[in-house]
Amino acid sequence: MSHFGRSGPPDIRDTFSLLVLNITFRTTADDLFPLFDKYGKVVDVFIPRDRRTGESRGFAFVRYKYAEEAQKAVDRLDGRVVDGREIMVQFAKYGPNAERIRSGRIVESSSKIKGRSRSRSPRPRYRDGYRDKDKDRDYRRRSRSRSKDRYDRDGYRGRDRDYHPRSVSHSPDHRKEYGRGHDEKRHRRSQSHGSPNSPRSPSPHRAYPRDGSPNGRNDNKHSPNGSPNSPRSPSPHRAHPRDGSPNGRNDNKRSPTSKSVSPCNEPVDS
DNA sequence: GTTGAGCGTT
Repeated sequence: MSHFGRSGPPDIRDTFSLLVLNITFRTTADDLFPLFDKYGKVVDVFIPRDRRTGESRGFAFVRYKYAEEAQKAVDRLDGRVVDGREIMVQFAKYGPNAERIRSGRIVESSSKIKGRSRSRSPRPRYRDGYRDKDKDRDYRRRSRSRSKDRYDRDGYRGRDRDYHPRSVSHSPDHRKEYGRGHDEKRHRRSQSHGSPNSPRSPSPHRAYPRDGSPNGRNDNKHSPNGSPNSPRSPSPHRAHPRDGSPNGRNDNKRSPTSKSVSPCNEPVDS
């Protein structure tokens, strides 16, 4: 009975597919089959897997023979804890048999199902349970489900997806990663508060966006003129001083009193 | 050892 999805769809003439979400990544069709089969005649159970890794994507499709049983399974298995995870069962929206489904409702024998379907809510519990919206949002962005697939599928080379010739021109300190309009406020508050700690780094090993420098903006603040080793703006003409001194000693003799440390001494060079 | 809010294959 582990040939689900192996030989492809058996017959989708009068079958109804249910989408099972939030299942564990280790859950297999064999595990779901008995569970769903208890509530009705399961024709096929299919769990889409990733082509690259071959791992399950976290959701499965259970094909029922009758809509009533399918709806029943949805009502009974939706919110059930499987393998330690709460699964969510609902009618598949897209798919080969999506024609029979209208707005998540079944066209056939909808008289009985209608009442039952409305009885249950899709997912209102997560809102009440978790108040941390930031956390949720963060998790979403991190999801590798479709973001990566999309790129792969579209065939994007990822060359100029983040390339902004105008924006990054003179501001390598851009942190658009968190840029959402509130960054400014948070940043200012943080400074005012005098807290060097950055509470917005969920993952220590992944906190740095893509500057490539572990120090991030701190380094930049410490020595703005220090290292122009930005991968974005190579500035080849600046990297090689015409003096021919890699040490920059000459620079040290002249540069410091250029504009920064010259309040009212001399007009410097104009 | 692994993440997560998402719609499918011979």
